[in-house]
Amino acid sequence: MNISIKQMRAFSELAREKSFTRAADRCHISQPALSALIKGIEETTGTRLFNRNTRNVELTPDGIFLESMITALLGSYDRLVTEFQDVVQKNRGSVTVGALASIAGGALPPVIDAFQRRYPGIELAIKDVTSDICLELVRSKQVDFALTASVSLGNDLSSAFLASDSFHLVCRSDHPLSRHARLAVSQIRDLPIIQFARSSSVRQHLDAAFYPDRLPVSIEVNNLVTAAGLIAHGLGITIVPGMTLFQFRIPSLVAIPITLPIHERKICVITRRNSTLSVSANAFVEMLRAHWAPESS
Amino acid sequence: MNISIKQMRAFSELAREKSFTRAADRCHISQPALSALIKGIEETTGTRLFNRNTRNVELTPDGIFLESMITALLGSYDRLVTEFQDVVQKNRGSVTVGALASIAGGALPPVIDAFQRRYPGIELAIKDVTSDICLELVRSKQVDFALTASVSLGNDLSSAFLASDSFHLVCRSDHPLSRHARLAVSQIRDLPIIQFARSSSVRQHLDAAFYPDRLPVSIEVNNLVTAAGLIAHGLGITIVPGMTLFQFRIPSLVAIPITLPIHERKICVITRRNSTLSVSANAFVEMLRAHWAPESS
DNA sequence: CACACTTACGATATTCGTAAGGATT
DNA sequence: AATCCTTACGAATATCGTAAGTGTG
Repeated sequence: MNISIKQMRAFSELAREKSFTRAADRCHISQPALSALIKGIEETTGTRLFNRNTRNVELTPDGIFLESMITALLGSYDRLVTEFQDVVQKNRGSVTVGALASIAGGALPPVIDAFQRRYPGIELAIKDVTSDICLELVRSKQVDFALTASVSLGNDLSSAFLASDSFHLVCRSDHPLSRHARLAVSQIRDLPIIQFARSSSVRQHLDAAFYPDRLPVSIEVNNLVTAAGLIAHGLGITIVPGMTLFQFRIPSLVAIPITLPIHERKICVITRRNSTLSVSANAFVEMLRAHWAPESS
Repeated sequence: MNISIKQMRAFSELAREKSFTRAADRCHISQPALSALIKGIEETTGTRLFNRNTRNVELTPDGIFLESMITALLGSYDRLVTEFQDVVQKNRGSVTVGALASIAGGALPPVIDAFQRRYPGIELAIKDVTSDICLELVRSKQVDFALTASVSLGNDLSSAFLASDSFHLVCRSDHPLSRHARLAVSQIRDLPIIQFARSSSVRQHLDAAFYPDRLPVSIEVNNLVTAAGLIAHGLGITIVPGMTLFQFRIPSLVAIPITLPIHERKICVITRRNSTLSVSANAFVEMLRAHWAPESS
């Protein structure tokens, strides 16, 4: 026994309208076509479902039984279709993003704000964790994708470039270099700077960017905010990627972009290889691109 | 957006098997046909649902979302089909019958017994009520059909003959007539008998059967069992339809069929005109015919 | 006689399977 | 090189709408 959705729709409309003509109109088919659909159900089930003559159409007892079930099923079907349509049209859904804390706290909030305004029905979750955990979250499907600085990754993952994150010198506004609008490598290569722990993502990219040179170290700290405090008290300067500058938003400090020929920090979208983003997640990435691409060109 | 049952089945099997070839086998279609079904869903939804290459097939995030809903819907669909098949095959269902008490208590129980053995899944309810209430129950669809003696009924109902119910004389075994195997009208026309209230179905048919004669009355009672008690104590005889004889099953009593040229009581199935019995109810009527037709020929 | 459902039939659309093509491991 | 999915294409099937037929009130 096999009943199609179309047959069920025809059955349901006929049960409601008690008229082949009106039911056919509601189904947007000709009246004989509807007649054939009903006949089809009656033949596959082997049961008469409507008592009908020229003047009257009504369900048989068995038809009544079937009608209750078909009505429920069509309800479920319509709900399925509309819910999935909502997902496709981005009226509903959820996105979970893994991101380095330096990204999650700085460049991401404006995008999140725009995304939530544009797609208020999509739930958003941000997991602000370290780079290696980001990768693990992607692998285990706990996040749709991750935002990290480019790192080496196994071939089960793939990365797509999103934006360049250029280095900036941070100093107090009374520092001699503060009057420059832009700095070259030669101007800062020999300045002792406040450095970060070797395990930190910023330090690793900084070392790579200036390689084979090694920047002189004045003080080594763990957190960016600590460096900000030291600088504000006139105890040094530092060099950090632009996306971390939100941690240095103190009136007495200035940030000056540094021109580097290569080796800028690259922010990437990390996904599983041979995988596809959900429409919701894809919308988020597209919005990231729209926000960040102009700034980093 | 429109997804057919067949497409959903294909989707579900592919999600389970993660192989177009195996899923096609399970759907009993060729592998390219299944490919087309999947392509069809992806095109109508506008979303890629499976990431696939030569070596691997797996759901996309959106596909996973759809899969959960489709699995549930197919479950409902299969349940609908099997449940209705059960009804058609008489493994499930319910029958509610209205019947005169004289029928419900006498001739019906053996049929009920056979019916419940033959169709143990079908629930059975008997409403033993008077004739006029029987008709009302049919009209209001509270019963599938009714079993009554033939009565005049409006043209919203129709009746179908089931069995004849011949009259019997009931007397004590020491009564002079008890030695006869069969009686003619002439032998009993003048005997005073225990009669029943004019409102009772038995009395009405009795009067009709002997019309234009009027049987002499010895005592008038309301219930058959009362008559039985009177007769057992040697206080008279009575004439009743055969189907009520179960109320006279007392060792000292005998029942002797009376030959009447016409006007036997006719037991009928009463249904709504232009209506159809459910498969369950129809099975019950068929069983009634099988049990009663031989006896009344 | 009028109205409503059914049947008949030709046209259109869809679906299917076979065979060839393409891609990945 | 083998395996698996996709594309191409002709055939079978299903569906649809128009028009004629049938029956009931």
